[in-house]
Amino acid sequence: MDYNHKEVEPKWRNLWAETKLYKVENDTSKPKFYVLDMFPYPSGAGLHVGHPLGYIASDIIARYKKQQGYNVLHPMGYDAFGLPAEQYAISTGVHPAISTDENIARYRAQLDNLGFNYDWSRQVKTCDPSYYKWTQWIFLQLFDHYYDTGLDKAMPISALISKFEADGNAQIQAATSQSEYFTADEWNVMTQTAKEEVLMNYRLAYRKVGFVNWCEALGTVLANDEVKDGVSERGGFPVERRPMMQWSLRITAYAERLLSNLDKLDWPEPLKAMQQNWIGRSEGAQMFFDIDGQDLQLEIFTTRPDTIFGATYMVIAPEHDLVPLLTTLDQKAEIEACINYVKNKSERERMAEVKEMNGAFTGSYAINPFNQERIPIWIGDYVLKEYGTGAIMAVPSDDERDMNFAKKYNLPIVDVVDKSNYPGATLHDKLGIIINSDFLNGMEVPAAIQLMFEKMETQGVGSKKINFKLRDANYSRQRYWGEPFPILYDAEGNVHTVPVSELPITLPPLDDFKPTIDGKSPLARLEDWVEVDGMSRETDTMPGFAGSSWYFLRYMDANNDQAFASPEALNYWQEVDFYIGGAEHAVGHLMYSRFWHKFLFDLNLVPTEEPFKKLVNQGMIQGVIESIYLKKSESGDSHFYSEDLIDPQSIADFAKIPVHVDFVSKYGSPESHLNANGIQQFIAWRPEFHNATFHTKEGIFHANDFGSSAKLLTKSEVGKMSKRYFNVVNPDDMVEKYGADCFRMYEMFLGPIEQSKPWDTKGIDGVSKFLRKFWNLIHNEGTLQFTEETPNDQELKLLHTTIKKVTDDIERFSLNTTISNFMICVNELKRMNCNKKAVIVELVKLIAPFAPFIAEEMWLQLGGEGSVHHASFPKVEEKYLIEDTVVYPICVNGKKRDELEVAKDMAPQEIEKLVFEKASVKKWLDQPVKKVIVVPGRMINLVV
RNA sequence: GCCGAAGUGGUGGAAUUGGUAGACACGCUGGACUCAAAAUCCAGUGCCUUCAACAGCGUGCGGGUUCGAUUCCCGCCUUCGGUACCA
Repeated sequence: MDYNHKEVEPKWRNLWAETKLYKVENDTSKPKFYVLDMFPYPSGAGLHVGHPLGYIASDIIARYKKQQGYNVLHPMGYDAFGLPAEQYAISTGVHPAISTDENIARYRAQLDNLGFNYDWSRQVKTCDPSYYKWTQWIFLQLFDHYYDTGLDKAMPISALISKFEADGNAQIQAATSQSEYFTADEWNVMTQTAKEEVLMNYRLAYRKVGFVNWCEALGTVLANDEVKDGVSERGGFPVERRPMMQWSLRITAYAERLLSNLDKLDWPEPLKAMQQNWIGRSEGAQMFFDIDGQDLQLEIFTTRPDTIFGATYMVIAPEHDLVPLLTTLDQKAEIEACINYVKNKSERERMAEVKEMNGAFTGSYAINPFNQERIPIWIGDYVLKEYGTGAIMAVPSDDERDMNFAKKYNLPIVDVVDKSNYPGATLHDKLGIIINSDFLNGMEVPAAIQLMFEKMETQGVGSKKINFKLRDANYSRQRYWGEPFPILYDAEGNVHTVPVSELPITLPPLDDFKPTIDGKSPLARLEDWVEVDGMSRETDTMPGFAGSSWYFLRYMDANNDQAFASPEALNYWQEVDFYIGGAEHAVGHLMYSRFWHKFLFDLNLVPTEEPFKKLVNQGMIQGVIESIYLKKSESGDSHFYSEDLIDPQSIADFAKIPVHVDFVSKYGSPESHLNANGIQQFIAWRPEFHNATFHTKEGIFHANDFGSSAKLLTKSEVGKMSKRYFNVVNPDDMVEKYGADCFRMYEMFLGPIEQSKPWDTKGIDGVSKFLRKFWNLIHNEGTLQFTEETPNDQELKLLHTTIKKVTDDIERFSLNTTISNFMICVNELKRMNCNKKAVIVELVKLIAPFAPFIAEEMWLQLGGEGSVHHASFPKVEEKYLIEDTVVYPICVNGKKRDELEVAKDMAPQEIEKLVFEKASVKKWLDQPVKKVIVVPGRMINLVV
């Protein structure tokens, strides 16, 4: 009988659960190690084969560290609030709490199947009131603090109020959106409402106007993800950007620290680079331009004040506050048309369409403070309200986008930088000699920038400023399935916080998850819930990142009801030592978590400034995404077109609607298509398209008369495996067929953990064979067979070479090559006919982190004490590895021609002599030898 | 558009610091065992010319540095991730 995973795996799974093998205690004398996975969103499609890639890797690391004697914290939980559960509720009526629990149960079963060593007593679920109580609590702390830029930390709002009462705000150093100064007297006579308004400009959690994707036809705010090609993904209706009062988090206060602390982190450099660029620190000038004929000033930010004489026009964002004031009667129609057009485009589209920028002249002029010339003020879609001041001076000669805009609208271009002395310098390089620029003429760019800073200050028209691309985080969602805010509004609209003693504010039950007619959150339907003692509750909920920004702290003390975690637990576990997750979280989750952690650090609530010491990005297991083309239409009629009918020119007129890969014939290939059967499945699945027409090469059909030979060609792409693309492959069948050990090792064997690759099961037989061979080292025809003989030198050398390679490879996180090493070792032992217990028992300990089930079974059979997962990891003994000869490759002009085996310590001169005696070398010697290079221990190269 | 990554045989991948390109697997071909099949075992397998090679070519494309480049530099192409309300 061969190895039977169907017997062995369930047996150990149950035993491990019974004996609580993976329970972790906080209080211990051992050194700690915290291994963390990014917790999953429990999607309705279940765990897919991409999830375990990271989980298996972290499980291996956790088990490896345990065997090395660490007390390892390795928890798991669920990021359970989110949009998909709510969408599911809207379409099926199933309450998100129910569908989420079902999904979690399924995830749990799937995770258990894979034999992970999680301590489930520490499970975290972000939608659980006992958890989100603390999410709400942290929000209240953010609300009650401001950022003191002098002390460089968060301070209580009460301290700020005392300062206002004593001195006003002129001396306050703080991260603020406040630009007006007031004295103590002025403050003291302000109404409560006015005071609250001022404080709002300082709080780390504050309210301001933000923009949302509004879909009039659906009567709801859409996530960016629900908008495809400028129309709603559901139904293809127009979407516009609409201002709405929103909660925000002042992450920008932490920009400098988020940037500089990156140095301390053992993170992949590319990821740090992404965060760096996302924060986008730039030094430049804040300048004020007077407006011709009006008592107004336009504030701009530029990194190139030296090019001001090339500023032939100004551009402000179409949403800029000054637009109505600057627009003259003549230009009103044009400006409105432009604003209307821009409203329908997302920010990303606006940034992407560099060649199709849109703008309009406001009719007003700004005055260049250095030569008093009038500069026309335009609005333009390439300037974003949220970045900088939402206004720029455009220098078409020195900026690509300004140049394109100027060309499109025939605006003048004046060269101000002569780069002829700097061949190869691009527009982005701050190099060259200033020309056409009055007092700056002849200066080098960096010197001119310095001079401009001085001039601006003396003339009082501007000053040096550090600007960040990073923007404050929008924290409001007009949705049901999220954390409610612990916030009430009185009749005047003043904000009141709910006392901590009343937390959590639980999410009330609800049957109708659709938004209200005016686009408010579904919670606004619950009048009884909203009205409290003459005040009304905030009906928006918190965004997905709220719960995921601190969950790793909760695992340290998951069941505490007095604090988010006890100081003792926090002090013991400190920070996450090893964090693994997808690179898609590079600037979202990882930035927000760092921000929250720093805030909690400022409040002395956590012991470290950074949450994640070491981070590894696992790649993505990709799937095939199949979609069909829907012609965009205002009328709401749906016309689908076969891919072969669409010419590339008109591709922008179509929206791609993803279809379930199961409906598609020949999916993943260029011939992928929907046939009549596939169309039926599609309509059953997306009934809103039951009246759609389908345009194919074979003719135009409706769903019910789709031609039997007709094909609606689909678009096949490689991409994310995700419920939203309906292309999820589950691990369950694989685990059932091959066992968890095999599945685990196969996913690791696929390639480097960081690399993305499409899912493919072709090679799994190789791993399956390997496990059988490994088992059969001590089994023969189903009976246990091993000897107690002492291993010989050759066997010990093989064993210790393997220990060394495996240890090295785990340390540098190269798990695919670790498995190659196991294969080589087992092949070799088989060749040697070695079934000596002393060798194999070491190998069992070595492989235990990778294949925990088979290792445990073999450990038992070989007479091991307790669990192999508590056995110490083998240590290499160098004395078995000593080699006395070296094989050198002999290369001629860098190409290998022969080999030479010599004693390890032979001198290079002697080696050289031997090389020239080789017959294979001699035939190259009819040409003169220019040089002989001997790299000791490495190689020999002859240059002829 | 912008930021980041990847590209090596028929396939997944290896080559850790500039030093033998293709480890380990999958697949394929041939053979052994078998009435037969599966399983297992043995041999071969980058391409090309070839009786055969120790000949030539070969790490996305085009250049460069070097005795030597998958690895470093410059310029492209393609694909993937992110792009601030998917998670």
